[in-house]
Amino acid sequence: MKFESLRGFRDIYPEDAEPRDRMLSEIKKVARSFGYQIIDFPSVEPLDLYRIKSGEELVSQTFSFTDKGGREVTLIPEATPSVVRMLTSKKDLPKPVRWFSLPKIWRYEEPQSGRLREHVQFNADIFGLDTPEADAEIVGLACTILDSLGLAGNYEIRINHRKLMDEILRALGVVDIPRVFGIIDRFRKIDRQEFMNSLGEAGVSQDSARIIEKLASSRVKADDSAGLIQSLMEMNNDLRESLERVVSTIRMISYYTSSEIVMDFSTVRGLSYYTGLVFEAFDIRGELRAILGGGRYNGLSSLISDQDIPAIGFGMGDVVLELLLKRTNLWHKDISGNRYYVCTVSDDAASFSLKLSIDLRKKGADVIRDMGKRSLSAQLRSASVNGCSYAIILGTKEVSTGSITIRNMSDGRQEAISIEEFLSSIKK
RNA sequence: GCCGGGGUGGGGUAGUGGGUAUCCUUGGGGACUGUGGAUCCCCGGACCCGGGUUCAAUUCCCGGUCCCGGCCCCA
Repeated sequence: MKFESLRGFRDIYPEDAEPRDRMLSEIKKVARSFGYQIIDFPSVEPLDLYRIKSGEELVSQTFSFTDKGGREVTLIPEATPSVVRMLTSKKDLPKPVRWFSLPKIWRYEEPQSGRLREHVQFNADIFGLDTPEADAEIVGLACTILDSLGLAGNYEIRINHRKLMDEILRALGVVDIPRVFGIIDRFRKIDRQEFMNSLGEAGVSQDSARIIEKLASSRVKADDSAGLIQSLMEMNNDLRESLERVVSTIRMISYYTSSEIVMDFSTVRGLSYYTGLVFEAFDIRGELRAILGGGRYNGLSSLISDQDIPAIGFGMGDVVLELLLKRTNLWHKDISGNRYYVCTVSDDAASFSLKLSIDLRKKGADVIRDMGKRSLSAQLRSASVNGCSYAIILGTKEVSTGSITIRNMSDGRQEAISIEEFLSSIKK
């Protein structure tokens, strides 16, 4: 009988698991440098938690089942509801709260490029602040993480504002705003004519449709945002407050990164619960799906509790990030310079090699001890493929003199030194 | 859930309605009784699964499954 991993699930071998672990460590390090604290929560939750927030569409794409007590439960398809529950059930948390997490999440969908049925998703949120500063910090955190992974200049941030969009559409006389959001969301996937037709079918006038089309196809860089205010204000003076907030947010974000920040009216992040700033990061070549996405979701906490706490956050999956890092040649193992391979070439050196290995590890070194009784050639071959910088050779000669023979694996030079001298030379 | 393209050792491949299934690479061991990444030798390892057609299927047909890509969706 042959077993394979389930569709959409991965076995991750050291050649990928090591770089991945390094990537996740770097992400955590950056989050902590912003004062965000790590949290964790269950991988299985009541299915209703997602019904409330996202409806049956999401529920149909969960790994869900009925447990032995007859409860409908699911492997979590996202982190936010669990995080918001943790936030609202502890009422004495000093605000603002800055949290991050690295849960595995699951979605029952057809796997495709950059999307699997199980992945790790980094989440960061800031609760209790509804300001441009908080908006900018969350986007700034996202940018700083990507930059510290070496991706500066390889991605762009697309920003929009749901409230601003809402006001613009209202000013244009749009009645069915959610429907038009849906059409705008598909702007990049459909051709111009189909876009205009859809707007027409949604009851949008021709003049308004032309303006929406123009907005959706414009990309405004951070530096040009003043001009943007000007032109949109001419359209409707009521937009001033929202516009100024977006522009000041973008200005602050540009302090965090040199990567491109653009105002992009076609970024609306589906039809979900976002209420303010929304943003996504894409690779600059446009080959991959979104690297990360997020936004402000002020209404959510009051849906699942009696509290109303403003919130903004984002999620970033490991799958697209790995693809991008590989394409950018940034998917490497950490080369540690303190790795020893202990070779034993005679039976009487066995206990010597065991004791030396233990002592070395206590000094903080990584030590692989060869335990097969095989030729020294074979042992050195193992030392080489395991990436050890030094091999230590122990045999009758070394046992009788209380010394070791140490071989530098990169240049082949070797010397014999006393065991005491060697151990004291190892830095802890 | 839907659509398209694929599936031969761990990786990359050749090939065939019939015989011990090709080559490269990787892996293990040895030549080297105490010296790796070179060379040579030896060894291990595969026709995705099920059904059908046939005297005979890895090969042809059907279904499934998995992989790759796309749709839907992206919470």
